[in-house]
Formats: sequence, structure tokens, C-alpha cells
Amino acid sequence: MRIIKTKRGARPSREVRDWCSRFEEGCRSRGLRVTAQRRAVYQCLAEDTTHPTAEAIYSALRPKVTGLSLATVYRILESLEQEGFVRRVRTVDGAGRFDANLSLHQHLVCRRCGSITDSPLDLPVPQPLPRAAASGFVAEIFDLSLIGICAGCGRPRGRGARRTQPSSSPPRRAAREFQRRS
Amino acid sequence: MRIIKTKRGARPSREVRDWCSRFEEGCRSRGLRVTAQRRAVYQCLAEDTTHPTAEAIYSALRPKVTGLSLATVYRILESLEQEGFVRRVRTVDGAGRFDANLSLHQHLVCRRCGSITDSPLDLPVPQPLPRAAASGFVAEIFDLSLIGICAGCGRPRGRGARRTQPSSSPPRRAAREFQRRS
DNA sequence: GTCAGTGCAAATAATTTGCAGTCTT
DNA sequence: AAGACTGCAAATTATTTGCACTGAC
Repeated sequence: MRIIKTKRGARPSREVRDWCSRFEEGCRSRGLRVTAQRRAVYQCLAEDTTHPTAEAIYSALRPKVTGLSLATVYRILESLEQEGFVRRVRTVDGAGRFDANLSLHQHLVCRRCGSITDSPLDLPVPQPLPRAAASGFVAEIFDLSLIGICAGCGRPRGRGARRTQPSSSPPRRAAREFQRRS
Repeated sequence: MRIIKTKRGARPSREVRDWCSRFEEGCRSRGLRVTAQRRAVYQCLAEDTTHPTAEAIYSALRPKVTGLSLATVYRILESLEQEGFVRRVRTVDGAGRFDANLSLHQHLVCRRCGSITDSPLDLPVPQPLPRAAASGFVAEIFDLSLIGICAGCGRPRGRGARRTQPSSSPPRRAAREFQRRS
């Protein structure tokens, strides 16, 4: 059995290419213009499985896309979300994080470093989604997360032990706070 | 069968009293001081089932607790969370929301008005929580939300129809944005 | 050519922090 | 008393917006 190594936090390039072309088609069919910036932001999200923040996307892209501005990244993310190309992930810290993976999966959320990783859903999802009868709530998305401690943060940490940091997104407010707490 | 009416978003006062006294004991036993402000913030959260934001708590309390400051509310909420008296709820908008209900339940999150309501968990929770073997992640909290449209926002809205607003928390950034989108 | 999309800088929102004073224990 | 907790104002962080300009269609 061969192990195929991919860079940490990276999605197989085959899949990425697929998603990107579907994205461009989708844009054109809805009359959204395919600009270098939009393409870059979407591709960045498609490649990155660490659910980066707007700022992280901006930092990753700035060297490649000349003159890109943070405000634009925010605007693009909002439009991608509205058009259903990406999903905004609920977080415990203030920062918005994004996910181009729209398939049903669960998130492993580390309460120490704030990292969010995908994991296959190991629980049957009721279909159709239950209606909360009394309240009249109509559910559309089944959003399951397991909150806990990731491998890196859980390792015994004597002298020299290092705390994991999500690769593409440096720890932000809440994550920093969690680290302080330990 | 008699229907016991409680104010929308309110928890039975019996339970609230219970929780509050447990809270005060807990504080004392850990050497935390029981001040009027802390008591008020915790009680507010215990009474309110709408998962209010710091700002909402502040507004609700300002008339009652003279001279209360927003910074203090934030500080108290952080301390309550660290001590495990309340849980910070993950949200899709930027605003932090809090929940004094620590029992296992799921959240119904309205993507239009941003409201978050509790609902009994109608799904078996694997015990112990699954370990994501490969990744070494150790799960502690099972966090399930159903994201969709709440009763108020889903009602047919011809002329005169009104959009629901979460009672204790006025819509914030993301919620306002959702409303704009409709 | 048209106008959606962009960059920049300034505005707003959400949260945190420094410091001097206050109140619980 | 001691120092944990608070209020106030100022600082930070996260995100949005106004406006003139540019590039995809």
C-alpha cells in the first residue's frame, strides 16, 4: 500500500482543478465576472482544508496577486458565500472562517489552538432533516462539530514540546487566549 | 393537560434559582468573588434562553445594575466561560453568544435573523465521543446545530408580514446582512 | 461602452486593556 | 487589609463602506 503524501492542509490537485472549473462555469452562468482576484480567492479556499480566515487568505495571496486588497478579499468571500460556492463556518472566536468543501462532513474544532479540520461524518444523518415541530423551524444544514483537543495540542508537552499552530492561519484572538489558559 | 406559559426566551424561575445558587457556591469554592455584577450577568444568562450577546446582556442589565460597564460584562463572561459556568456558542456572525444551559442539546440557528434556540437532541450521541483515530483528535463536546429558517422568518410574508427578531438581542452584523439578502 | 468588481483610505463594530479606585472576603 | 473586581477611556482587532477607477463581457 502506498501512502500518497499531500502537503498538510492541502486538497488533492485533481479535485481542486475540478472545483475551480465548476466555479468558473457557475460564475459565468450567473453573470458574475471571473476576475483574477475571484479566481485566486476561490482556488485558495479549494486548496486549503484548514478553513482560513479572510486575513489568512489575503496573506497567502498577496505575494501572488499583485495589488490585492483585504477589502476585496472580504467582498469576494461574501459574494462566494451568497452564491453558495463556499460556506462560512461557525467559530467560537470572532474571526470568520470559510470552507469550500460543501459535502456533508463534520468539523474537529480544537479549543486550544482554534484549528478546524474536516473529518468524515461517522454518524447517520436523519434524512430529511427533522423539523422542530413545535417551533416551526425548518432545517436545511446539518452542522456537527466535535470540540476538543487536536493531536498537536494534546501531545505531552515537557521542555521543548511545541504547541501546534494551524498552518495557514496564525492563531487569532480566541486561539491566543486558549493558549494563554493552558 | 395544562399549558404552562413562560415568557418567550425565559427559563422556569425554579430552575434559574437552582442554577444561580449553584453558581454562587461554585464561585466561593473557587475563590471567585460574588459581586452584584457577576450575579446579575449569570442570572441574566440563566433566565434568557436566546443566547444573548455581551451587548444584549449589558442593555438588559444597565437599568437594573447602576453603573455597570460593557467592559465588565465582557470580563465577567470570559471568566464564567473559563470556569465552565457558561458556554460560548459558535456563531456564523461575528458576535459572541453565550449559553448557561450546559446540558446536551442542539441549537436551531436561523440563517436569516441569526436567532439561536435550544431544542432537545433527537439524535443518539455516541458515548464515549468518537476519537478521530488517524488525526489523534480527542473530542470533548458534541456540538450539533441545525441551520435553517425559524418559524418567524419562514412565515409567508406578503404585505404587512413581519420578520421575527430575536427578543433579547437585536440583529447584528451578519443577521442584518441576512435580512438584506432575502 | 457598460457596469460589476477593485483599491485605497476612512468608518464602524466587537472586544480587550491600562489604570486608578472600590468592595468582597 | 489584600487583592480580585470594576468603571472609564483608549487601544486593538475584524469587518464594512464610499468613491474614483479599471477591466471582463
